[in-house]
Amino acid sequence: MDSSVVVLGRILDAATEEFGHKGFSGAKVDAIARRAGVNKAGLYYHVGTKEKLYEAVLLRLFGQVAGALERAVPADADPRQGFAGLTGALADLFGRLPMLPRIMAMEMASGGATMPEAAMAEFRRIFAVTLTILERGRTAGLLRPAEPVFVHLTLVGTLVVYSLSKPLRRRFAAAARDLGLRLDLPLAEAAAFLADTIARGLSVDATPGEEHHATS
Amino acid sequence: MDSSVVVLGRILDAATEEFGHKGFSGAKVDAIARRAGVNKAGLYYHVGTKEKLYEAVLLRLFGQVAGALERAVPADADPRQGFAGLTGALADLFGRLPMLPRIMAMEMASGGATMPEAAMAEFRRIFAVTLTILERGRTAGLLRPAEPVFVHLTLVGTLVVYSLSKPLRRRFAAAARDLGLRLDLPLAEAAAFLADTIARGLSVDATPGEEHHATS
Amino acid sequence: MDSSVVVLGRILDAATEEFGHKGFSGAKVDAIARRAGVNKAGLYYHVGTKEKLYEAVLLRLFGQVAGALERAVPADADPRQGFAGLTGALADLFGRLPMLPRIMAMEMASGGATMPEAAMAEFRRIFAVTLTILERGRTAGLLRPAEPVFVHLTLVGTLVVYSLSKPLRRRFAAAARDLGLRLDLPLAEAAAFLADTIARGLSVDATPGEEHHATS
Amino acid sequence: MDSSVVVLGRILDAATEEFGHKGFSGAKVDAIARRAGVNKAGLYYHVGTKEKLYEAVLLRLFGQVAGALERAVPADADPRQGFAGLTGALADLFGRLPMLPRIMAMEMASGGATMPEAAMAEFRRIFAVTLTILERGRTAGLLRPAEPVFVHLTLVGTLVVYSLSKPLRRRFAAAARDLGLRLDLPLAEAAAFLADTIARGLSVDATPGEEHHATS
DNA sequence: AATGAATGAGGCTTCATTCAT
DNA sequence: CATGAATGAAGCCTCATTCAT
Repeated sequence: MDSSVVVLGRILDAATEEFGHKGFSGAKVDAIARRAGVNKAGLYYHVGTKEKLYEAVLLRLFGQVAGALERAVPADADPRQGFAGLTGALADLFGRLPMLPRIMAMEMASGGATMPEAAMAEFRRIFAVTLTILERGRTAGLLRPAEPVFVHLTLVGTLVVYSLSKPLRRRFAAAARDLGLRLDLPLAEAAAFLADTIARGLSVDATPGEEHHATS
Repeated sequence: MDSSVVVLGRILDAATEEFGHKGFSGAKVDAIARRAGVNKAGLYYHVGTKEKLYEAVLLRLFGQVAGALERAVPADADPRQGFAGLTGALADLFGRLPMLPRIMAMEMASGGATMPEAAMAEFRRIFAVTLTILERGRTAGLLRPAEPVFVHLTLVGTLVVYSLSKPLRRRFAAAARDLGLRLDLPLAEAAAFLADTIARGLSVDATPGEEHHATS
Repeated sequence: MDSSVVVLGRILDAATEEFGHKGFSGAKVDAIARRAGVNKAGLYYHVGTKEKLYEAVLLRLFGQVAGALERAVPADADPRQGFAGLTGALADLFGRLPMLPRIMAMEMASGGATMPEAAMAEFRRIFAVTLTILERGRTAGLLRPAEPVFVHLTLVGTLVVYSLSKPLRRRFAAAARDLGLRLDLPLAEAAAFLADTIARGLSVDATPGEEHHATS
Repeated sequence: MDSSVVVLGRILDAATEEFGHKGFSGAKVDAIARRAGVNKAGLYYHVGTKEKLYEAVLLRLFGQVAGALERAVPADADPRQGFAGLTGALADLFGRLPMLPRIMAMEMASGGATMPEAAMAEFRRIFAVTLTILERGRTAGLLRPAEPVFVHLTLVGTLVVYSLSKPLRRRFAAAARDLGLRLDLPLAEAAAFLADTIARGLSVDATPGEEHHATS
């Protein structure tokens, strides 16, 4: 006899899969119920409406991200290690939860205007990780001032997009080989390269351009 | 007397708006027709099915992007100017076509697996712009080797995400002020900052980290 | 509490009526649902698509025909009794199921090219009845050789057509009375007359014409 | 410059084909116009509504049948020749106008309740051919009394049904070969066999059954 | 006479949600 | 708790017909 918690877990798993593949409007409650091995009426008994189900999926997902990032970036890391930990943890998450980047992209597309407050709280935990790295880096004189929100979105957005671009890159394959491109750069390597590039780009002693005003 | 092409333009405008706001599944053909000021049957007369309509929207949108980028990055630009031109043009586009980043994010989320070949061709034109900058930069000894696909996705993905994050950033406002953050960094400034950061990060004479293997 | 099978029966009844009166394309799912006293979505829950519904109607109808004919033609009947039993049973069926001859005529008109295999199986059972009569008659030396398929279609086709001609005959009424015709010959009598005529026409000792080559 | 008459002929041809294949409700005005090489609005200019178009098709078709039958059954034919001429002419017509039997079957299925008066007149001409044969045969003492309407429907209905059964017979092919059946009996031979069988069956000196009351 | 472009009405089907058992 | 059976509200699409040119 599956406990209620187990059933709810199966429902969330199924919903994550379905929402990730079809988006909120495209997802069908029938399909979620079938995937979860639950009767449709049972699903409503457990979760309520389609919207509440979606919110539960978001909440669980973002909670997982926040937890993983906090664990991956130790309090005493220097900026380079911090960036690498952060992007590495994201790459790992995207590998283990393939629906995560898809759902993140959808949420971004919809502007997050409808995101429930509970999910926003997880968002703040996630952002705090980047914020801490930047703060410590600047305090230690290692990083030039930069807008944290922007840096954070650069890191996360790039990895989301790169992770999602896999099928597209595959369709590029033929043309790519002619140009000597490696389209199959694994996500983990891309994450490391990104961390490195950003760390260089934000370093105090990087090649100076004209001092840019887009700094805090 | 609205010529057929005018009507089709109105339909594409309306469809772009509706798809951008609701996604493919969430968009309603009725709403598009109403918005375009045409009868629903008339819409089908002009475009065919909902799917073909979506494809036409994608095609027009990506064509606009490709054209704008090609115009914005002159053939003789150095890397720094090239990156700035590219991100600036994107920022400009995202400002004038607010549905563009949304639809790009949705396409990313869906993995682009269903993108029609015609749209892929525009994609290739878009990517070619980044590719050219990197090639020329490397030939001129200004840039260290980097995976072009990844760099391209970093530039585009970051701007898409930042552009879309506007409503979310607004919801962060209260918390942000306490932390001394500027959440309202305009897209154009973010674009310039990004171009600068990437140019620095890819410069030959940037602070060296351990040589990373994720290079071509 | 209407069991599911009862509802399905009501749906099939309603569909038979509607398809019989309007043909497949002319029939409206709305009308069938209304007639059956079920919600339109409920109809889809039970049957699937309009096409599946039509197939189910065909299957039930032809099954009823096959069963009735098999019961009506005993194994030890002589040809004359056999023909009479067969045409009598058909006349009875056409009386009780007025939509049957209409649907048969439609299926004939459409060439049966789209008839599902399950319905074809019932068709074979129906044809087997005629086949058996002819076989036994020939073995017993009572019938001259004849092409069974053709004989079968003569019997069935004639009764279908006669049964359907009722309204037309009615419109002929005025002209007919002037000619001393009985247009209202009941179907059962027509069936008996047909059986008699065919039995005579196929008898071994019937007035010989030139031996015709259209025989097996 | 196609004269109006020529265009109308093309339209009727196209309509015959479309109505014959899809039935009245299933036929699409678009398809008819396209097949006829006429603009849809032009079709309406020439013919009026879909219903009028259908009536025109019926009228032309039945007129052709009436003419052919009258020509095929000379005034001084004996019954056997008369039946053979009639069925032969029908077989010929069904061969040349494949849509004819289909449309006849559909009209039968719909009960002819909606057939326009003009088409009814052609119907009467057609029926008159059978009537004349029977009358002369009885007057000459060659035929036993029989209900003319019924005999007529036997002849016509059987040939319609046999002609239409071709695709069905083809699907029977495999099973048929095992039973030694000839399913491909050409229509002309079937017509001759039918005429022979009916002539025998109605002959005065045919094997007597009990005198049947289903006679005029 | 011909044509491209409408358009109102309606047809088939789906879907989130609820109810009775 | 679980399930099969509803159901109202839409959603996509089609079609006969007309209009302006």
